[in-house]
Amino acid sequence: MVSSAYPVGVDLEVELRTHGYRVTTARRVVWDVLFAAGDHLTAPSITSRVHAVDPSINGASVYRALTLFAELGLVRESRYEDASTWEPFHDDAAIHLVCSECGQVMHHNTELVPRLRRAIQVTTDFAPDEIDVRVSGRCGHCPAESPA
Amino acid sequence: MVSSAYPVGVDLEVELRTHGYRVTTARRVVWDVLFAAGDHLTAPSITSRVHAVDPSINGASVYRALTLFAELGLVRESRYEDASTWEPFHDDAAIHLVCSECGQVMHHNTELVPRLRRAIQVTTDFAPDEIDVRVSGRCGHCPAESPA
DNA sequence: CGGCCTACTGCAACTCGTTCGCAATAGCGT
DNA sequence: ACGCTATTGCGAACGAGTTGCAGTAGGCCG
Repeated sequence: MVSSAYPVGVDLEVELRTHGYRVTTARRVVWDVLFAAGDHLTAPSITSRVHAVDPSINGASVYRALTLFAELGLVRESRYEDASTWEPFHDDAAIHLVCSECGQVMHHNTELVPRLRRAIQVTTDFAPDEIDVRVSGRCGHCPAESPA
Repeated sequence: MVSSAYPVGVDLEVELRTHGYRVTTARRVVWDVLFAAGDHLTAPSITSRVHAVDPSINGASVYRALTLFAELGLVRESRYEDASTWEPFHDDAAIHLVCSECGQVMHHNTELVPRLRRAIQVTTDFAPDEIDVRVSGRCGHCPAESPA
């Protein structure tokens, strides 16, 4: 049992080796940071967490690792706010609830996403691939502002 | 009758004056470009179109105009791909279909978005505000790749 | 209609996330 | 252990977006 919402079944070493990539310290640390957070992280915050573990790892390598992971389908990049955010891959039935107060990003699974996919397939000539749903609003922990 | 998918009922001059802003050339041109496109535009491409009309308008002013319009709720900014894209405001029952081949962004209205909103309200303690749905895939005009 | 006040603009320098080229380094197969 | 080469660290470069300031032009008032 894991507390993370992400599947932990992916073994980085295997994944890398299978595709002919080397297993390096930089890649391992970036990977660990991503899964330790189990959440959306901006590239700069990933970099600083990586530095907390091993300051000798260069920022450029963090980007390179993230890009590689994305190519392998291990993480997903989304462009929220100013910078990109990265998170371990999850299927897209999970939508993102972004609190405009505290910035927290939550996941919410809903059967409406697969249904949306089907609706698009049936009613348009567009062949859907990835579906990304972002909902901004206020989470349960942030008090409502005084009504206008 | 207009060919644009956007409501054209908004009068920029009125909107600006009502809020105590001046009606300037720069703002008018940026506004025209946005509506002429009737589509998602990146800030740089807006700038270049603005320059085609009036090269004396500075890029910084384009950004300032866009930011102002966004504050007034006249346009919407979304972060797709590398840069921000801007488009005239439309209610969020319209989702975005982004073709990964030709880059074209289409709108599609679906009743599933309001339903999603209700579902979130009912099943979570999150108070949804804006819902942004982006679907990547291949549009009808782009031929399928040779199957793997 | 003309003049004044100040919001707005153009400019240019600046910030900051992200990328790139290259020499040095470290995986890993043998 | 040795060597080949993928990968890294470094620093410079890039590009989107922002900012401060002095000049310009909306638009209100007389």
